[in-house]
Amino acid sequence: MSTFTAIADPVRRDILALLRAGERPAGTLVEALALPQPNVSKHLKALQAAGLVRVRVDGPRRFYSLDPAPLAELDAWLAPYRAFWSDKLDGLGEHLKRSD
Amino acid sequence: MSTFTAIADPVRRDILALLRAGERPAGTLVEALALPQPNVSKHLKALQAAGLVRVRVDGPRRFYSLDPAPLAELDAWLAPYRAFWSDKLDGLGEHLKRSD
DNA sequence: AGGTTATATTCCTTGACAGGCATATTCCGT
DNA sequence: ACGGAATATGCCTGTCAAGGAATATAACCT
Repeated sequence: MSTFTAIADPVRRDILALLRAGERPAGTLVEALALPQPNVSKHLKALQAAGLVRVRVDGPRRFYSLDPAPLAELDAWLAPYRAFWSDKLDGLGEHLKRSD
Repeated sequence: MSTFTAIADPVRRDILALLRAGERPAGTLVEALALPQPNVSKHLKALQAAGLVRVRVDGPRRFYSLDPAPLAELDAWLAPYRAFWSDKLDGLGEHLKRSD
């Protein structure tokens, strides 16, 4: 599953947001999301497949943490578009309508 | 259709990339993508629904152009994660494993 | 008006994916 | 070895989106 597909799901985006606070066992994610445990588990698997999340196994629990690498790639993908909203101050956008 | 969903499709990402070069009539996109015309038309409709693309009607042809606003929002969504790869130089990432 | 070009729309089929639910696995404690 | 906690997996179902093919719409030209 590609990064784009992975973050297309709102639940998975919620999981990523929760993981910004740091490493978390799956159970606390289930609590925080108020969703059925198998549901969360499957989303975590999808995030892991996309490389967005790492697992650290500690006894019976799995601690999930953010792996930012794919998001950095997303940032890189976004880079060529960034000119389209930051260059509005410059006059070099012939693609931007100046008719306003 | 949300921005995330819209850019989850590779064809639509290709279309956005093509539109970086500037406004284009739908026909040249069909050519460039080497896909069936109805297919491209439907993707353009989806992009328009997501607000990623604008249309300028000129006689029988429709000129499509990039609307960067949703991508700027994506950039904003990405912002809180950005610290996770730019702060690698700092020592404050307790969530980052340095065990490699 | 009729023909032609450019583009959109409809219908159909198919595949991917999410949710719900039950169950399996793994590990720990005793 | 047994029970229980934490988590994963399998199965089923509904839904949604993409591709393909045919057709409809709209505008221009003569």
